[in-house]
Amino acid sequence: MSVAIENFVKAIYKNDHHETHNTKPGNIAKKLGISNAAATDMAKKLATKDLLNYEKYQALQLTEKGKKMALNVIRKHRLWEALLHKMFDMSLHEIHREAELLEHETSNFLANKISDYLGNPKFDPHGDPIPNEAGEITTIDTSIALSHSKENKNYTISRLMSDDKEFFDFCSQNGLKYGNSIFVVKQFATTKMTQLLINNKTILLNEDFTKIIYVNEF
Amino acid sequence: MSVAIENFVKAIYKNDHHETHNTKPGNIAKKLGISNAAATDMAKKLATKDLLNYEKYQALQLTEKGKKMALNVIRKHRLWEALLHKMFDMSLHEIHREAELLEHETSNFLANKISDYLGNPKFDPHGDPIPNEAGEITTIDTSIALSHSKENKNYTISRLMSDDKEFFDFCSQNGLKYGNSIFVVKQFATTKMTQLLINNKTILLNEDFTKIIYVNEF
DNA sequence: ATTATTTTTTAAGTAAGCTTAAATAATATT
DNA sequence: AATATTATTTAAGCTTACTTAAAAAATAAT
Ligand SMILES: [Mn+2]
Ligand SMILES: [Mn+2]
Ligand SMILES: [Mn+2]
Ligand SMILES: [Mn+2]
Repeated sequence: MSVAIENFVKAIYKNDHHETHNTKPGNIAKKLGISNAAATDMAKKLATKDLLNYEKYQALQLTEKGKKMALNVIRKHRLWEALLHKMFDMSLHEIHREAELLEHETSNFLANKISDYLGNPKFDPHGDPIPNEAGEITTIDTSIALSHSKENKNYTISRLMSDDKEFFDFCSQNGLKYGNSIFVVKQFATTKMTQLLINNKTILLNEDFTKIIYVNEF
Repeated sequence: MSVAIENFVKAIYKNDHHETHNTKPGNIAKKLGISNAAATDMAKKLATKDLLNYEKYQALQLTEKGKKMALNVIRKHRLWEALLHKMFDMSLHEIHREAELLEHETSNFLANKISDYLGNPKFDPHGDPIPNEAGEITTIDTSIALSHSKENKNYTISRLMSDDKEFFDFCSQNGLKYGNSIFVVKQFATTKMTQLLINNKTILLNEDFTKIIYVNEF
């Protein structure tokens, strides 16, 4: 399947699994940087390939086949991120940028080699789960957004859900890294800010960031 | 530039550097598995992009810009081969197959990371020279085809110039590997066969193979 | 409920990278 | 040198993945 198709099913899958379900063509179009018309066209085409169900004016729904394709691409993306991070010490932003291209030109054979080499990891350096060869995510996600964390508690950072360079740069400069532990000092009710301690340093985050930083109770 | 363009300039470059100069559209078409008409079209298009000089019925000639592009793709190809061979112990055929795709989706940034990681190697696992970042091949090739080697002499294998799975499988099964040393026992004048010793085992190769195995005097 | 706004769909068109078929030029054969 | 063969080019057409503009439907606002 083409790069365009792989990116399309991937965008639907991610939209369905993270944001508030509204997987209309225009929604996907915005994410992919294409016109609404192009997205509608593509949706119709993918329906004939049994990758999704399309009904005029309704939300797009991936078939099992479509989900499998999406998860296979996501697997490759995250395996590349893990490999590049480990081997070349590339940043969270750099690995994403490269993986975005490599994911489409990677055989299942190579993906498995990478996975084996890394010890079949279940998470990538952003904390995103890595689907297995069968396209299944076997881990259960118990993490919550930092914005919903409780005061005076210890947490472990479990996920940095973004693809924004500035966010990642900020995180790496402030020790906000997958696996690191933090202590939540205060939740500011009116400003929605969160004060936390990390490596004995106090930092204050606003909701833009605390909504995309996920944590687990320690 | 697109995958089609990168493969086109690469094919011209390789043709000019290995076979008997005859870089006509049909020649390239055959290598890329496209029609002659498509090759002519592409040649005209690349001329407008200043990647090659095109004159009706004449051989195609890469410009400096075209050569540079070809060498940049070749650099990425061979760096990937070196990396995959080292990390995952993939065969000479497997690394080529994967590199053929990855070469087009690799940033210069990543290529340099790979090169650094490997210690900036000058040769890939086939013995093919790896161009540097500036697109230069700095090594001098003193090797000769095994078909032209002398009897009763020791040689080191310096290059396996092929992309054929059967050839590579044969090589790996018989210790014919980049860097290994061999002893040429006899050149058969009439049959063009070469008898050699490798790890105390005698093997007899015909010209199909001795023309693509390159060696250096020991 | 009617009107205004937004989104989706349809229609028409474009560029890249191919194809096959026919015309033309180059090369090889006799 | 004339002819046959082969290669190259031109022409016309196809598919993919997009675009913009207009029509139609859904949604939001009054
Ligand atoms: Mn990513
Ligand atoms: Mn990730
Ligand atoms: Mn190769
Ligand atoms: Mn090689």
